[in-house]
Amino acid sequence: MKYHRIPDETIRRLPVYLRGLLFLADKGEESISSSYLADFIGVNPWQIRKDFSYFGGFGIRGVGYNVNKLTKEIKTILKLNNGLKAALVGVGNLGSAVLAYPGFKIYGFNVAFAFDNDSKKIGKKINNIEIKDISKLMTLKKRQIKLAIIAVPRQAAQQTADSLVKAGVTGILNFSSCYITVPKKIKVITVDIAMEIARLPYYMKTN
Amino acid sequence: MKYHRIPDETIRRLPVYLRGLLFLADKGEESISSSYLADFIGVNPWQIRKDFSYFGGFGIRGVGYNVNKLTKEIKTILKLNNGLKAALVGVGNLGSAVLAYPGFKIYGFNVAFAFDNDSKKIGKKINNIEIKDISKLMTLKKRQIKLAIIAVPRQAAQQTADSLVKAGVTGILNFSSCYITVPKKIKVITVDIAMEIARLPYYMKTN
DNA sequence: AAGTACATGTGAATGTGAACACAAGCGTTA
DNA sequence: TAACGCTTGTGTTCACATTCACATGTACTT
Repeated sequence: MKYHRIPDETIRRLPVYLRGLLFLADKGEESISSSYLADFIGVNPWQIRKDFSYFGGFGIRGVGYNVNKLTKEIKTILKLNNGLKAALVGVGNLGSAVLAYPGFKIYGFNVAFAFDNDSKKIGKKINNIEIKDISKLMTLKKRQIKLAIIAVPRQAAQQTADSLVKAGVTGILNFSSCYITVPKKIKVITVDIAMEIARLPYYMKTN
Repeated sequence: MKYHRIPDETIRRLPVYLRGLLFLADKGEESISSSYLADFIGVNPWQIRKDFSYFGGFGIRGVGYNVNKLTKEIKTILKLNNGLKAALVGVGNLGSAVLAYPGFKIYGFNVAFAFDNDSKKIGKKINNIEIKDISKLMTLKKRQIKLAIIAVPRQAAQQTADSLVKAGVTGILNFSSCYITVPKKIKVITVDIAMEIARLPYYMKTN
């Protein structure tokens, strides 16, 4: 292995690999080939091998990959090892779904705090998480929470992001349907669940 | 303009442009430059101009783009003009949020049907949509519904997709956390809301 | 111990998209 | 009508990502 910059696309795929590996482990698989994993998650085998080669390669030639070892390696690369806690801001329809969603756990995440500005919601519990007033956002600093999920209405998203940055958050998953500006050090990933559907018709046969 | 294959990345960005344009129109803007739009949505101006140039260009040199005209052009390209109806399968936490989510409307979508296999939910209404038994999925064929949203548990996703394809659906937005196999003619876009968060820690400064 | 089958790892080739720089064209002003 | 400022449209260059082909290495069989 030589020195290589890791392509962003490789990083984007690692969680996909991880997800597949966790499900395969659950099915009882212990050792797999790149082709087997590729079929399972819908990519090409050489893509998988190339991606792993940037990190030196995790398999054994002629044999394959050990599922548990590979899982650990990917978790280490993605820094998912130390039970990360995340805060949710905005407990509307989507926010509530996020709070109740079991899917974050497999990646080692724990949505442990929730905030909203609606006094009717404050104090209530969803999934055993108490909803706190959004004015208490700064408490995240003390608690060393670096990760936040934004699920507020579009108009409030930028302001929420600003507050989160002030509170020391350095990674934001933004479910609001708008672009938000943050300092360069902060990483934002925006997912607009409605927007994804907008490019489906383009690809659909009209017949 | 010469003949060009339209890059997939361009198609992926068109909804982003559209979203920005709709919000700018709402703010009262009538004419904009590529730089102005670019700043608003967080991309580069030349990216926008290049993307539009694949379709022949929609602006006037020295002047800019007419917001309404541009909006219409993009909607036409994406085939979002004729009030598309979509069906939702799986009315759990995420599915309920999808049903109640107002964000689909701006792209011309209408989530008009909902299905679930839980007898407790069947017959209930969310957002004025009655939840029907999943065994009635074939009614989509009569109603000419071509678009579906899957929000069922991972284990049921493939089976649901198979049923939808049988019912004549040709475009699927998959919120389940797994890869699904469909005939080549069918277009699937998968969004795993939990997976997106998994690559955040990699980009976050550890300090 | 040699041969075979199999699967990984990787340099090189190919393909695709982003970035750039500037020509082309519009509108306004003198 | 000429000159100037502004903004689009696009050919070209550059950077990045995918795909390929095969050398490298392992395990198993005879």
